[in-house]
Amino acid sequence: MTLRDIEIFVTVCELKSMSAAAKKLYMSQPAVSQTISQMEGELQVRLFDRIGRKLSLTYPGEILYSYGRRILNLVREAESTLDDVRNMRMGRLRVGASTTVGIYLLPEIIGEFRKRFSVDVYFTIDNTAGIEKLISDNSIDLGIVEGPVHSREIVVIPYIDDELYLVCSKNHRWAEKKSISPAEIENEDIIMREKGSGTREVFEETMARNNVSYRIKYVLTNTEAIKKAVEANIGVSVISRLAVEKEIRGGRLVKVDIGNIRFERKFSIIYHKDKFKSNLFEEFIRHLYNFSSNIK
Amino acid sequence: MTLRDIEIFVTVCELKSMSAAAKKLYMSQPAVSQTISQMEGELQVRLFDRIGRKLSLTYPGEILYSYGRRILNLVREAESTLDDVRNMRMGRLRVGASTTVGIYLLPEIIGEFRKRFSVDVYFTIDNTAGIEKLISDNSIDLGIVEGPVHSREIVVIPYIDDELYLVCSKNHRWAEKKSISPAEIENEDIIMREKGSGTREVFEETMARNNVSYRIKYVLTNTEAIKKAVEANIGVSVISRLAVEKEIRGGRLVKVDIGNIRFERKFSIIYHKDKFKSNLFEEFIRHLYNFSSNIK
DNA sequence: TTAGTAAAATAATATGATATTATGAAACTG
DNA sequence: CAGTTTCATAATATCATATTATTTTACTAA
Repeated sequence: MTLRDIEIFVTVCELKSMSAAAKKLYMSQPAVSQTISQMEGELQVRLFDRIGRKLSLTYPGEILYSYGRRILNLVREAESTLDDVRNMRMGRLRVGASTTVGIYLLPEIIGEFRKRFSVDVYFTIDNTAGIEKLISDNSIDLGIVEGPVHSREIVVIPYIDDELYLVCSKNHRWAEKKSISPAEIENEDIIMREKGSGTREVFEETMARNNVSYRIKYVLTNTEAIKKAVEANIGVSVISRLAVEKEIRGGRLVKVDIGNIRFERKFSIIYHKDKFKSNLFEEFIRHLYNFSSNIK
Repeated sequence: MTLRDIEIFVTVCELKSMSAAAKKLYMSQPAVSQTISQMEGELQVRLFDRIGRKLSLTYPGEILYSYGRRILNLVREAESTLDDVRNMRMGRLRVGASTTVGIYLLPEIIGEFRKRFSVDVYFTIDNTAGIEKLISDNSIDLGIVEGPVHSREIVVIPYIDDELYLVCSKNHRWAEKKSISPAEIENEDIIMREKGSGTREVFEETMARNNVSYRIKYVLTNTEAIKKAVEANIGVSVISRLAVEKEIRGGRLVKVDIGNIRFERKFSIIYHKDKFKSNLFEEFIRHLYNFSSNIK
């Protein structure tokens, strides 16, 4: 019993005529006859009583008619749902990101995206290595990470140039000057993320490259907590611009230049090289670039 | 998209491998590959991500998998239900009968039949012409009637020989004698069914054939009511043995012979000549004959 | 790194189910 | 009773769906 068989049978049921069904299905009448009698042979039940030249459904015929309609409806529903997916009227996108992007950028990006497409977006925050692994086993479709990616099977494309800002409280003595020499930082209490975080890695690497010594006095694993501590003038910190732009504009934190030292890093978009790029996927990448051009 | 496509796709989903699916379905691996890529072409969506040499379902793939399983389950359910019908584990039989048979015989017959098969039996009571029409337009599968059938397309097979008994109350003066001469009936008050009823037809025809005159004093359309009236000695009546055997055995009514006049008729089983005789249908006819041999 | 193996894709071909046309039988219509 | 309609049957054609053979790619183990 094929779907075609069912379609033919249901049409015959509804028109109570094989010839009419053949006409409606744009096929010859014997093809319909053959299909029906073949079904009767396979199922070993009589589907129609041929009384006179009228067809009337037998009891098993009625049963099959009712199932047949349900089956065809399900098939049509499946096809139209897939069509919706294809046309991005529905869909699913699984995105992963490292901490800074995940907390300070992606929620807004996804919010905007969902205003345009009513799709489900799943969203994971992990460190770069974790996101990389999720990409490798296809647990997420796309990631935005800060660190270097090692797997040769992952495509990495540059996304946003990020910069870490040295920030202090508006009550700090640097708040007025807005610029210091690298030497001035040496005796300052620095509040910093834990070892292994992307932010700390960039900070330490840049300081080392510029031969500046420093003293980390407080370690906090949460950027928001660091910002509060800096605001309270417990120390100064180096934080991604994405995390502190609002506070700087609001005057609660002050950005301070350290000679011409800049803490720079790049965010990258990553995905698996063999990943099929659905319409929704491509649309999301376009959306990411549109969004980034607003914040640069 | 055919059922075969869906079956192959679902198998691949479950085994996460085309080769394994091919093996399970006893077919070659390229056939599976081809089916999947053809489905992807038709539906215009990617169903699997081929990452490395592992397959993982895309979002539309997951949607189709869930629909696919439902569709296959429904098809299997339909097939197994039809199989139940074929093996008479379920079914439907629509029976019609004229009044006497319908009221005094069929309920018990159907009751016995349903003890053997758990099938639905629909049951219509009408006069012979009505039952004949229901057979003609296939509204019922089988009928049991008393009168002659006219349509050439209806098969009539003899069923039971019925006899009408002249009965009186146990308090009637005939109750002792149990036999009268035809002449004695002429001045007796007779209670009888209405004109057009099979019982009355047989009664009048038999009386006329034997040149016996009679006087119908009361007309009741309900045989039960007639029996009560006879019991109350309001008059005597002529009633099918099927309707009065219990009362005669119980002594509440007395059967009286009228010389050697007998009121005889035949019940017939009728069905449409083009009717497909399902197992259940044949079984019911056998059941009818088994049953009748118990009451003869 | 390199054989060896395994999985999926591709190409060419074979098979068989599912159509078609042609025709016949039965039954309803005027 | 002729004409028409409907379904069934037979012979044939077509096309979808399989198969075998082969290539490509990726994983595994020496």
